Amino acid sequence: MTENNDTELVGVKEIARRANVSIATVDRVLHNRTGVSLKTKDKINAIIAELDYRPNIMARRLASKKVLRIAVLIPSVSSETDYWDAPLTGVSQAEAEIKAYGITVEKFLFDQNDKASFHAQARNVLKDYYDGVLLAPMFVEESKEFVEACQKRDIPYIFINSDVPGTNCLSYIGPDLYRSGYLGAHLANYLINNEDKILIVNISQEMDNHHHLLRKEEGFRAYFSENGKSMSIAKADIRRTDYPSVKKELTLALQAKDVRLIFVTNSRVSVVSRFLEESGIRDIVLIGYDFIKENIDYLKRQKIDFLICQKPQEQGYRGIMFLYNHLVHSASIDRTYYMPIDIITCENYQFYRN
Amino acid sequence: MTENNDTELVGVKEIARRANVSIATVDRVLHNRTGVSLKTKDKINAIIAELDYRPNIMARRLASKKVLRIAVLIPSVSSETDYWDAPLTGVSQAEAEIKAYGITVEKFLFDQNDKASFHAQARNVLKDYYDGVLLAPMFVEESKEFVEACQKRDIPYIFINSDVPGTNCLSYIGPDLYRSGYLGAHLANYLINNEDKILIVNISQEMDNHHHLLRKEEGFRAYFSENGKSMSIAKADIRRTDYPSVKKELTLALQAKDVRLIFVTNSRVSVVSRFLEESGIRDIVLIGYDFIKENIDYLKRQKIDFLICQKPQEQGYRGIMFLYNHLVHSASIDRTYYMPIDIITCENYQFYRN
DNA sequence: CTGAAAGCGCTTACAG
DNA sequence: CTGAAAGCGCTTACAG
Repeated sequence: MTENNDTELVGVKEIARRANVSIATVDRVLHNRTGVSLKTKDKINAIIAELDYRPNIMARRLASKKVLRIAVLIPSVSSETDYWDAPLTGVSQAEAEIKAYGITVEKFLFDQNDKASFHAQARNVLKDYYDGVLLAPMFVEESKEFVEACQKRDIPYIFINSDVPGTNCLSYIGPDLYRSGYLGAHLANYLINNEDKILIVNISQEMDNHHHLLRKEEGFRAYFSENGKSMSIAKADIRRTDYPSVKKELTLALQAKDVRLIFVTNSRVSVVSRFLEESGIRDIVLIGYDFIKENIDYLKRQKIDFLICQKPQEQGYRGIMFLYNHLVHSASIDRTYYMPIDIITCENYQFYRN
Repeated sequence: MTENNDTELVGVKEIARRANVSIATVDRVLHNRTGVSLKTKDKINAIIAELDYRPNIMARRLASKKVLRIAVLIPSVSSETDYWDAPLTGVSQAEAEIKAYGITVEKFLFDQNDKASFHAQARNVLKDYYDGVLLAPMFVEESKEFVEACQKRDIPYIFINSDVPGTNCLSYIGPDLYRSGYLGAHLANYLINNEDKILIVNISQEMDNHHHLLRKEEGFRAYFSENGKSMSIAKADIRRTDYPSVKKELTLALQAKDVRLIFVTNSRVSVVSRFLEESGIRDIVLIGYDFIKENIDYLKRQKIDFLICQKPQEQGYRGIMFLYNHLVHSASIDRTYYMPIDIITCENYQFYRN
């Protein structure tokens, strides 16, 4: 047995005694600092390995008065949607849990319809020194630029909500978008017949080729083609998010068609529901995204049939905790951490935790 | 402003200085120990309140070499079902996260088909001293007796999986059983027509009047009556859990009836699915409980249509973390913490986290 | 009822 | 390249 069971008894003191050095030298090796002869270093490392030494985190953080600072770069809650309230809540929750351990979390919120505000806040993060960053890379190019700067400074960063492939992030925490669209189709399939018509609705101001809504749409369509169902699927891309615009576009899209089901690829589903209600249309099944106040109102009254949710609060919470575990406990972190794909109905919504 | 922003600078030393006493006396007041004159105590408490003093948890746990011990009293994994593997995993996960802070978790597993084993393990817990207990009160009377003993010793305890009303537990963490049955009915309602027949199946060895499966059945029935649907609902209580017995009973229950949907009130749904498959019955919709290996196999192949899950792993995780937060951070704990009611299908099961 | 001192297991200057 | 000493903010005997 090389294993040591009296873990509690092994500390820097014991290592120093065995290596015939002072604890300061042990500390230097432990933190990979310079100023230790290779010979001493090797000897100490051997002892550390042999004893399977685990540093006492509490003593470490107590002695080193250093406070670890985490920066959070996510969209602010807007009048349009309070979706980002959930991740923020999760962040704050994690913050409360770990602040006793000397961790500080600072929030930099930007306007998700305004690239410049993202850029400005990213610059603010870089102006100061942070030990880790959690961000929602809403703007792909700008985000890439930002994380490259982080990389240069050796600042670890984690993405939530959507991923940016090709970066060196510590982790991506969020949905598997394709799969969630696929599931949406599967649910749809329960509620309609083969000959029914489907309308996919994308409502978003910003919409480039990498947009994550398109991944959901892909998944949605894939379900039907993979299962040999040749449903008739129409599509409406709506770029203006105000109600009159949406109304106009929807009216157009539904004209002369016999749509039985609408799949809205994001949280704007409540606007669609409002339109259907005001138009007195009652026989269209509605599936959309996200557990937000506006949507729940319609879900309750069964105007929306299903909401697909991806635990935005937990994304924020996990993001901070991953960073904390990485920085404090040197824990290894999953490169991608997919959120569960939750289905919310009027029956279970009261038990849902975002 | 009575608030103090330099929280970091306020410690026992500062309090002692202001009160003109030694830090030992401050410590006595902080921990409500005897041996301090009322006058001194009041003075110190006033200062503590005024400064909004928050003890440094790391220093506290480091100085007090005392290790906090938590006992976990839950069923063991049996050959019949590995359901309890999930809570155990959650417990271990929490344990790993907090062991650096001087918390120890000891597991006492019992056989859920054997009251005597519960009794024996409960006695083992009481023999030693623990600072907190997490238990699944599978046997109501025995559990009541046990927690009364805890109460007498001032040991806080938390229930998971099912509640025991009338006790003084710190918290109940688990499903709202009635609601989950209600949801089961709601899902059922999507998949069948008004004239279709339903069969409720309870499979359990132990089954008294307080049994939690009955709460699910109640909820299930309530949905239909509350929504004015007069479905024909039959019921099969199966007390022997081996396959031949279940097969016999199911054959009987399905005889001469035109059952379109079966609702199994617990994780034994896989046995029912096996029966249906072996009997070549393909047109019966099947809804049941729990994300366990046996069930997932059938779910994947769409032999089971829906599984309702209640995050057993998180129940174990939360249970330990609640106790930890209570013991270490003196955090206030929710008296009941209902788990979300998750719906699992063949599409989203791979993203489900138990 | 109260206080001075040692110590928890580390890190941080500082001195050599 | 290395070590002795002070200190992080508490708790724990021990002495009075």
